[in-house]
Amino acid sequence: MQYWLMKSEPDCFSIDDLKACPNSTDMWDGVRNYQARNMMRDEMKKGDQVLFYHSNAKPPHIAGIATIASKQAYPDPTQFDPKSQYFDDKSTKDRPRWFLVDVKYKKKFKNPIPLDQVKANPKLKNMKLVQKGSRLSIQPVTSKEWDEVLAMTN
DNA sequence: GCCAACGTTGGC
DNA sequence: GCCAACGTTGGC
Repeated sequence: MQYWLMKSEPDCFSIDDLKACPNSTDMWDGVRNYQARNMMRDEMKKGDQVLFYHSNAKPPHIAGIATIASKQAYPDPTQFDPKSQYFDDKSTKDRPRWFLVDVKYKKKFKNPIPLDQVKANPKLKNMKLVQKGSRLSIQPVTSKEWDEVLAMTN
């Protein structure tokens, strides 16, 4: 099993929004970055654990935990929808360009971890999240980093 | 709202 | 294949 961090702007889609979805599960649509796509398509497995990160929040923070709920990645339907902001006219159903996974709510931290605290923790200095210029919306997390993050919620 | 850091596009 | 121009992310 692997660990991940996935970013979302809470004004757009928060961990509470995920919880409120049917079966607390939703498609992680709208990813339009190849590195992030590749991780979803090639590496994510059902049951993988996810840190749900709220970007563009005040302050930005790790909000809770979700899990990967689809067996594997599948084509993101929004790329075929001309009305969607995520529409991609270069993508075809035969050769879809963008993939997504289903994500299921697991828990919301009683004490969310602000980005400042992640930065201040020397054990987390190698996390992609705190590295300069790291904008990827999906990032791998090591098991040590995972354990350390969870320890900070106590 | 600013802007640094990246990613993507497209002319050549 | 280079790279300038442009677009996006996301903290501050």
